[in-house]
Amino acid sequence: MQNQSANKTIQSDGEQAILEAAEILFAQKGFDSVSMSAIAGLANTSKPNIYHHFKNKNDLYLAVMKTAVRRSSALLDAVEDAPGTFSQRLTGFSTGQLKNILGHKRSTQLILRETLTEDSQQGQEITRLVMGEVFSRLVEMVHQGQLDKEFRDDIDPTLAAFMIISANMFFFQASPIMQHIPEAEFIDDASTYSQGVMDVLINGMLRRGDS
Amino acid sequence: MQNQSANKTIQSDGEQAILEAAEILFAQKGFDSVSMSAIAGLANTSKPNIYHHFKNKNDLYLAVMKTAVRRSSALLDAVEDAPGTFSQRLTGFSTGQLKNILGHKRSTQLILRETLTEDSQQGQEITRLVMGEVFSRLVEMVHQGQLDKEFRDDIDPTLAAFMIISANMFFFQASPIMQHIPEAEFIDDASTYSQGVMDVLINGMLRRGDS
DNA sequence: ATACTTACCGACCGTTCGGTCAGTTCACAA
DNA sequence: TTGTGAACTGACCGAACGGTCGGTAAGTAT
Repeated sequence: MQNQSANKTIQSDGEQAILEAAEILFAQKGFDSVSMSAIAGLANTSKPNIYHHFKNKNDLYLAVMKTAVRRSSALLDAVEDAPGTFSQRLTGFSTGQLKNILGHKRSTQLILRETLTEDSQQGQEITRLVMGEVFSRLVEMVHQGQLDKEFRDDIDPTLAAFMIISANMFFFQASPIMQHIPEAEFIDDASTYSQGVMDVLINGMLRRGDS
Repeated sequence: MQNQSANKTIQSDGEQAILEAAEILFAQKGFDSVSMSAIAGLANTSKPNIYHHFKNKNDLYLAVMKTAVRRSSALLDAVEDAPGTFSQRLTGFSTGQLKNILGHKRSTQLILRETLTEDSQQGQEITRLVMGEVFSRLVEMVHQGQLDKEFRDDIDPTLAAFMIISANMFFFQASPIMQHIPEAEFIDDASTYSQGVMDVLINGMLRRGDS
C-alpha cells in the first residue's frame, strides 16, 4: 500500500488499469450500481488488489473523479487568449468546450451525474470546482466584451455564460434521446450545433448598430 | 395481488404511500441505491407488502416513472394557446415550463436521471416521450413565428426550441452547485432568470427592423 | 357461520455486496 | 543468497440485498 487516500502522483500499470476500468463503469452506471468485483474483472485483476491500491470503494471513486477533473481542465487553457472580436473568441471558446466535452464523454458523464445526487459532499465540491473554472473564464470574457462596447450592457454576464454552458452540457446529455427524435438533425453534428447556438446567442447579445 | 405490471388505474391508500416514498427515494439516490426495505420504512409498511402491490423492484420503478410523466405532461396544456406575439407566447411557454419543472422537482430529477443511464430501455423511452412532447410544441411555435415573419428565417426551429429547453433543464440541474458560486445571483430567482434568458434568445431570433 | 379476497407482516432464503486475511510471487538491494 | 517490500490472489466474513413463504386481520358476499 503505497499512495492512498487519493493523493496520487505516480501510478503503476495495474493501478492505471483499475482507474480506467472504474471510470468506464462508474460513468456508465453510477457509484452504487458498480461492484468492486466488476471493476476487478474489467481491469483484469483481483478484488483484493484494488484494495491494495485504494483504501475503499469511495476512495477509488474520488481518485477517478480527480483524474477526470484534471483532464477536463487541462484542455481549457489552449483556447483562452485567441485574437479577434469577443464574438469570435466566445464562439471559439464554446465550440472548444463542446469538443472537449465530447472528447471526454466518460469524465463529463461522471461529473454531470454528481449534479443529480444530493449527498456525496466531496463529489459536489469537485463538480463546483471544475464548473466554476469554465464559468469564471466565460463571465470575464463576456464582461470584457461589454466594456469594449461590443455587447449590450443590459445583460447579466453570468447569465450569458450560464446559457452557453447549459447549451453545451445539455447537448451532451440529451444526445442519446434526441437521436430518436427525427426533427432534430443538428444533434448529429456538434460543430453545426455550436455554430447555430452561438449565432443566436451572440446575435442576441450584440449592440445594435455594430457589424 | 390486484393490479400489477404497472397498468395502474386506481390505487389504495397504502399503494399511494408506497409510490410516494419510492418517488422520493429514487429521485434522491437513483434506482440501485435505494433498497426495498428503505422504501417500506418510509412508506410505513413492510417489504412483503410492496411485493403484494408490485411484482418487483423494476415494476415499482416504472410505476413511479409513469405517474411522474403523467403529472408533468398534464400541466403543459394550460400555456399553449395564449394570445400575443410569438415572442410573448414563447416567453410564456418557457417560464411556464420552468415553473412546472421547479414545482415537480422529484419528477424532473427522476426523468433527468434517466438521460444519464444507457441501459433501462423502458426508462429512456418514457423520457423521450415526455421530452418529445414539450419539444414538438416549442418547435411548432417557433416555426409559426417564422411564417409570421416575426423570427429570422435562417435559424433552425428545432435548435431554437432545444436551446430554450436546455436553459430550463440545466438551470434546474445546476442550481445546487451554482448556489455556491457567488457571482451567479440569478440562480435564486427563477422568473428573473427566465426573463433574462428569453430576452437574449428572442433578441437573437428576431428579424431586424421589427419592434 | 362460512368462504373468499385483499392488505398486510415476521421470518427466512439464496445471492451478492464491500471488505479482510493469510499467503504467494517477484523485483531488487545488500 | 538472503531479505524486504510491493503487487497480487483464493478463500472467506458479516451484512445487506431482492425476493418468497406461511400466516394473520379485516371486510364482504352468500
